[in-house]
Amino acid sequence: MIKHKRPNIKQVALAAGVSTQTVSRVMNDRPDVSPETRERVQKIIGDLGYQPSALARSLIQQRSYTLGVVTAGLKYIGPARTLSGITNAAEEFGYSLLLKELPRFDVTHVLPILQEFISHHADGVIWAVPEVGDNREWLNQPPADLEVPMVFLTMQPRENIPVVSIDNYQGGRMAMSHLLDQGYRHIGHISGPLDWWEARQRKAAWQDALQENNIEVRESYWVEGNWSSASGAQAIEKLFQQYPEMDAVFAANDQMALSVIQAAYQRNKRIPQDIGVVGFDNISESPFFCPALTTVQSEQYTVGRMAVEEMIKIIEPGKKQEQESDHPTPIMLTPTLVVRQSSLKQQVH
Amino acid sequence: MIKHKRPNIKQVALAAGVSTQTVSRVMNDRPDVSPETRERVQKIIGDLGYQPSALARSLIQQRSYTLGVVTAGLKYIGPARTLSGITNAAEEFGYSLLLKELPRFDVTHVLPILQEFISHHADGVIWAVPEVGDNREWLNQPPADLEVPMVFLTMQPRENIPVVSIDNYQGGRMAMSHLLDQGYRHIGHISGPLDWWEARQRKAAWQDALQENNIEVRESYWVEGNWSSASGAQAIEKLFQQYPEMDAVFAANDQMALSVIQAAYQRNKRIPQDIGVVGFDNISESPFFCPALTTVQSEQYTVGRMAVEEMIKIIEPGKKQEQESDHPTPIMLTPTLVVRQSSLKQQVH
DNA sequence: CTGAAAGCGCTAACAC
DNA sequence: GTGTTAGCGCTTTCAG
Repeated sequence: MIKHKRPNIKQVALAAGVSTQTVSRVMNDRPDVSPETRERVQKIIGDLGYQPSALARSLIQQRSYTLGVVTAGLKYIGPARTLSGITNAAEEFGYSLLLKELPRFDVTHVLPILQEFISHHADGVIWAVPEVGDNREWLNQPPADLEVPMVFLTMQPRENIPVVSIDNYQGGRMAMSHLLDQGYRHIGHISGPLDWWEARQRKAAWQDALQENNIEVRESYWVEGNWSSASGAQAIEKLFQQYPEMDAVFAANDQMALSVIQAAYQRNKRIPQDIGVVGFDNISESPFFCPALTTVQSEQYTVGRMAVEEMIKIIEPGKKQEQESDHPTPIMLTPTLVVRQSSLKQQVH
Repeated sequence: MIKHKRPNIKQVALAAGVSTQTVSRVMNDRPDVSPETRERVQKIIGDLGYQPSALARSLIQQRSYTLGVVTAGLKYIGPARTLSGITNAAEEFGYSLLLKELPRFDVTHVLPILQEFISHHADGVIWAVPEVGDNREWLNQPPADLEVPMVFLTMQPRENIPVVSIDNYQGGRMAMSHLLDQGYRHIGHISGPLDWWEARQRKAAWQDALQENNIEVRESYWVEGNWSSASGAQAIEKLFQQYPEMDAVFAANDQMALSVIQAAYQRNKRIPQDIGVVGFDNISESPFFCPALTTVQSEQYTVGRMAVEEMIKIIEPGKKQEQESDHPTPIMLTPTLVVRQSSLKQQVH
């Protein structure tokens, strides 16, 4: 038996002695086919291994069941976790995914990216790149010819734009409340790069928490990092010099917090007795740092999932209330504080 | 001015007063268009924001410039790094990517996955899921109707199958040579889950290295983990009990090595003096462990890139030697040993 | 219940 | 140089 190339609907129809429409009806489970015909056609379909062309179907239906996803920094675990949530939810809803990874986070030239998705007839686009620098600027003068529904992740909520994000400010407040509860009063901060919206939110939480507790905030009490452990190492050096009374550090992510632990160890400062440490993200290694790291768990996977759910609500009308799409409410997920050894001054004897 | 939906080629042709064919020629930079016509059409194209449909084009050309990518475990940094290499190389070569993430590593039911890609007319499929359990079994009875070129990552090389992988065995040998050079003689091993090909390779390297140095290998000298730090913690507990003379550990990845460091610290064993530690993967945190971790750097990003390059060689004939596609040579990338504090017994005074 | 015709948006092949 | 015709593989519409 000779194997041919992928059969098309015509060949199936020919083999079954019916018209292509009938094959189409069988493929789409339409009721108006007689049982005998249906069975005969189905057998042929099985024998030939017929698989309809999603392309041809998308073309005629003006509906591709495909979503475009724009991401950046996949070599970092955060974006990868989010993407994983997106793939899982998309699978669940029966959508295929077109993936594009930007070479940098602060790409402002978005037209070619959207055009690629549009040219593939994507039903929607999930913009999974966090707000950095002016990479949301283009939303003020959106290219008029872009008729694709979009959902944005991790950005300052705006009118009429569907946004899904972790509540970074709230997460930061949780970290700070915990440190203050534990009796720390001289809390330094290692921020992320401040052109990142998330970094600004986390820093604002640090600052507000101190001020609300009538603790002075000075410029020398914080240093800007760039998310990397290496930058954290430099930052903590500076902080130790600038802020000798410092008895705790809120680091804007776990990688930088790891450097704080290392630096404290090298200077024979005990954690949590001499220096309390709290991170952000809850990377999978943080329970195994020495000591284990207290951190704010951000559900990036869930952010990805919810982005897809929001998208489905928009592009599949008639499922839920349609009035919601008129007033898209930003979704801000509340993080969780995961308390471990690095901040437990109270319980240490 | 009213904004219409995405214009098609017919509308452009009408507006420019030419045939669709001419518009097509302009879009594809064909030479046989007069300069004036070209300019006029191009203006209309710009004004209308015309973007040709990749779908229609794929349908007629029988070529989609789209690759399918199958991955798994994106929440782990390894697969994410590989995917990043794939996205970057695909971008470079002008290919779009359809992404599918498997819910588990050991999925054996591959037909629906391939069919989805085929139905989207993918020009090729990159199988970026590592060999685990019998998830390569289906290659023995490949579904005959799957005419898609494929490239596989991270598996035992086989005849006539294009494979790109890190050389895990060689990496393991490098780790072991280094430990032996440093004078360690009682080297335990925490392996990955042994249904993983990579875990078996790394373990074999451990075993062979010891035997070639006339060091006895006992069952009690190694424990199986599951890649996670938690499993590493359990494993190292066991090893300390089973193998009291142990003076070094080769852990099959950095996460498990981290647990070794933590456990040593808790037992007041000094690293590297009492216990040498070497990991595998070189995750971004490992330079900041206490002490910094010696590890085998595996270029997963490069694996992803090369997979795309191999695929292009296969589906774009006439670029290089075609005879290569007849005898696809497995590509095994040599890892690098990154020496840090955790294994430097010699240099410690 | 089933089939014929038309067309989604594009390009290959051929005419002029 | 440019236009016409045909068709990629499918579904919608309408006829029977």
